[in-house]
Amino acid sequence: MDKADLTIPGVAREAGIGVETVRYYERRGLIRQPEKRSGAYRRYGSEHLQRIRFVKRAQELGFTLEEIEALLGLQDGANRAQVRRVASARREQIRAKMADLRRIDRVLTHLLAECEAGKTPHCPIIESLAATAGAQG
Amino acid sequence: MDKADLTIPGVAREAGIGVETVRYYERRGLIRQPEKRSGAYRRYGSEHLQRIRFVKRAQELGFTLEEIEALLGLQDGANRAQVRRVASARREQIRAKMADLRRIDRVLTHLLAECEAGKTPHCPIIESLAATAGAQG
DNA sequence: CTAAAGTCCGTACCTGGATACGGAGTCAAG
DNA sequence: CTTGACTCCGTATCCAGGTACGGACTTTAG
Repeated sequence: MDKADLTIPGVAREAGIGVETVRYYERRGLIRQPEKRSGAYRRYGSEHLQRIRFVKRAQELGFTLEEIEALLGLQDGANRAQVRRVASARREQIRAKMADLRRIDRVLTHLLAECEAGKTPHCPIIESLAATAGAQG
Repeated sequence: MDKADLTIPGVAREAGIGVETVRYYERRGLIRQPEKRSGAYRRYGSEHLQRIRFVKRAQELGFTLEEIEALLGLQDGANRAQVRRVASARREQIRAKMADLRRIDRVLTHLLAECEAGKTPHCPIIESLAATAGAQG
């Protein structure tokens, strides 16, 4: 692990994100501005790389950058209850979204099956979208 | 059904969307500009209302406005196969998203349970995000 | 006829997470 | 010491689907 002293394209490549994204995270306060050791250019150490990877992994778990900012502030691990609150709130969002998608999936699947069966004079998918409320039920 | 001849706030209210949204749909070509019967103001008939409701219902099924534009063009029902293509493509997107969310839910649930069990010295959620690839296996 | 209320249109702004641009400044090689 | 590549920063743009603004115009009530 001698990854210290990376330039911005270096740390971006190692982290698997874009140069502009690194700068964006700095602006958002997700990562600290690195000291500019050899003059006017940023020099990143492995701690910066770790931090960017933290952000990336958290994103993969569906956390927003705002939540990630909070999680980064809880990194010391002193407040596990608070970490759990953030995580379980996120999980609730995810479950709500899933329930939404499941409902949609069921409807689409039903309509597609009906349409393919071809037993109706008109396309059931279109019919369902064009449905005139009131004349139907 | 005497809903013909609505003003823009009228049709917006009937459809359950905002006035600005009606205008937005017009700009996007989702609904036709209504004739301006009594002068310079828009006058909507029930066909407009139907069309806006079509858009709304399609949105509730997860279709994008672009897809809805396509579906509106298929409203005659003459090309059911094409309607099915649009619908099943959308369903695939929805399923992919669901699979994604399920994975995330599983991970979060696992981490939350571990964290609550309190058997680890450090918070497993934070640990998992801060994980140094390479030292972990 | 006048005043108030309603509607017109173009354009700007919003969310979230980047991504692109472009002129100025800087660094490394020769 | 120059050249060319690199990086700086602020700002603009993108995606989708709206939402808001504001000055001008139109309609309606009295």
